[in-house]
Amino acid sequence: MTPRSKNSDNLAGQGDLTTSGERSKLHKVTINDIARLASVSKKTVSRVINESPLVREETRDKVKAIIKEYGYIPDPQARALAFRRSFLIGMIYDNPSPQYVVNMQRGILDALQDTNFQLVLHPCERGDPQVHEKIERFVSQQRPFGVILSPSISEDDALCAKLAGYECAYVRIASVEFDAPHQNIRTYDTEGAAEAARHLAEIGHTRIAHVHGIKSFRSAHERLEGFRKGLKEHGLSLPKKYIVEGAYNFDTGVSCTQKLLQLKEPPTAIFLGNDEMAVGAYQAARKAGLKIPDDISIVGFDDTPMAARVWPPMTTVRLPIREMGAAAAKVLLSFDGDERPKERITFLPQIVIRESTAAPKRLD
Amino acid sequence: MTPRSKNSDNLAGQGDLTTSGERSKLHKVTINDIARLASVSKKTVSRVINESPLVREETRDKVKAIIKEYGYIPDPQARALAFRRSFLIGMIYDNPSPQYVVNMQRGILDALQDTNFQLVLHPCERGDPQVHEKIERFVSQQRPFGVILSPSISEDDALCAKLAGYECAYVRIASVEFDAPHQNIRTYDTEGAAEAARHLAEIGHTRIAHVHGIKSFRSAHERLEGFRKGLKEHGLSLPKKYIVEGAYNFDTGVSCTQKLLQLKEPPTAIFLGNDEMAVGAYQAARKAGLKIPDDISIVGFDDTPMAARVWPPMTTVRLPIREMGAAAAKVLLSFDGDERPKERITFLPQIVIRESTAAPKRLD
DNA sequence: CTGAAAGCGCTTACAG
DNA sequence: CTGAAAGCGCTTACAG
Repeated sequence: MTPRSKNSDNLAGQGDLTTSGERSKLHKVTINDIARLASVSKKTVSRVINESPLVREETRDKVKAIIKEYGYIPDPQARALAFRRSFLIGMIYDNPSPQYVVNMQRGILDALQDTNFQLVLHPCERGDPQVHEKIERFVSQQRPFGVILSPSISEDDALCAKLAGYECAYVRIASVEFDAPHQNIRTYDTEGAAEAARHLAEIGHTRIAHVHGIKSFRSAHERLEGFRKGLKEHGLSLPKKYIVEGAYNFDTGVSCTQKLLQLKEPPTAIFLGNDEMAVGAYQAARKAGLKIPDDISIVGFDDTPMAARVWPPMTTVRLPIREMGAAAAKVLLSFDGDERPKERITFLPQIVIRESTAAPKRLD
Repeated sequence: MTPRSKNSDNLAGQGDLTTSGERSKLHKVTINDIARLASVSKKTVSRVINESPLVREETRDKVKAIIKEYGYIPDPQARALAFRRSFLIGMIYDNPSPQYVVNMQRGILDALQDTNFQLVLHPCERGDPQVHEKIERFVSQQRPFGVILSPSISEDDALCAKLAGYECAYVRIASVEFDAPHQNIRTYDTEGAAEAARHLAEIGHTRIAHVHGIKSFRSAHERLEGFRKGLKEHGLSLPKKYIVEGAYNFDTGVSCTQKLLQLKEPPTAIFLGNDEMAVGAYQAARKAGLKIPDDISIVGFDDTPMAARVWPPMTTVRLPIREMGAAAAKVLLSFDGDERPKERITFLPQIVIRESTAAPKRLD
């Protein structure tokens, strides 16, 4: 853990500076170089970097020109030390779906493009008795500029209270609103689930079942309630025997579907809480010798890439995960001093009808 | 971008320290606190932190005890500034498969558990004319402790030369050996592909095709050559018409398979360069009204979770991606001063036989 | 084996 | 609007 080189050479910017980017790779130009070259104090350079209004326009332009000429970028570690806050954006997540995770990462990275912020990953497990402790250690040591919480860890109010105690800015991505509007990216899962219900009702199903996700996920409740609401609009209900609890993973998708298919009066359509479980339903249907959608209609939730790749292509509810990640990161970056954006950011899920749903067979 | 609070309170460790972890969340204990409490200089504390042998055992124990008692953890930003090297491990990748990416991240995070290192993501695109520039900016600004390069960006020798110029430690995950043995995690894709060939030959196929990945990926060549080698062992060859170039994604899996199926003498088995493309082959087969494995056998590569979830479950070649990520991170963490591990780390892919392969139909 | 001084590259708090 | 001094929490280089 000791450094690998000791440079006792001269400082950069001693006169051998040519055009930008051409000097030795190991000698970064510093705030002192810029200050000297611009004939101002380093404090003034600092003000320019931090976009303080307290700089004469003329001075600002001169400094900016030199910064640009020498390709100067302030050292993030030094800034972090002085600011007592790093330039890292943490993503804290416990979502078991790789598709979901990668999409969200992509969105956050989209927003971080061309900034000097970096994305650091902090996966966790809600079941772990030390979750909070580990996250607290992470934020208290790294002092990230802010963190983005994705479901279901985003639904943990106690955790968020602790984050606030560390003065750690956060944005929660969730299907319900917890804090001030700007600190939440809302997904309105209820509405997405309702759309799924309407679709199934409209094509003529009446015996409709639902496999919901882990109960500790608020999204599981939202989707269940939304689904119920959508069915109700069409005069349909969701009897208890048609509600089964899964765990948002493939295996429970299989087992819960099997349970439903073994009922005396099995459903003709099943809405599963996410695509992962819905793919499990495909498996179960196949093992039971059932054809999708002829014998059974299946609807998922998320529209992960997998949904379009299974056979037949799956009808599902699309959540714009990547866009949500980008929006969350942008909100975080916009936190400046005590000013916060005021608007509420919401995303409406939309049903994507493909080929896993069709009118039920005539019941004879 | 200005800090959000100004604390002008007392320093921590002034006497109101109770048991560890109980003090104000916002006052981290520093090296000065520990030095004072242990009645040594902060340099001595620094030596203990950095495991310098130049500390008397008695002194070391005393300091360690106090560090533990107060739950002191050195500030990574301050260390980074003084060391001129941060405690971040960068993952640089251009692999298009989410499954692959998440698995590798998991592996790296496994190895980073209980260390004070963080994982920061740096995706890139080899097609981007600024790839090198962006990566150079990343390493020169963040000065990561080290970076892990996954295929195919790991195959870029010019890039690695540049990294070395920045004194940035790196480990490459690749199917061929580039640098000193310890800087490579080798995957022997050749061997995995050969296993796929042997399997197909053994169950009786003779008209066998291969859809390889993007040509600029060394893995594409490795897998093609390995496959050819495996066929040869069984006296079979791979005619030109049975070799098609895909792009490691779903869509090309579909289109390349369609191309093969339209041949006058279509193959009875297809080995695709990764699972993503193999799922595309499933789609193409279905659209052509072909049954897997009755009418056509399909083999993938990677054994991503998806492989077990499609129907029928897919025969594929398993790459221990997570373990590879963990191994790469461990190698990086073990880089200490000029000492480097000497052993070569390799992983052998293994075929996983499921239900997408069967003896070919009798050709009559 | 141990420590006092100087420094890493920035920002804060205070003057003017 | 601008700057000189002190400091963020560590490590290096040098003494002893």
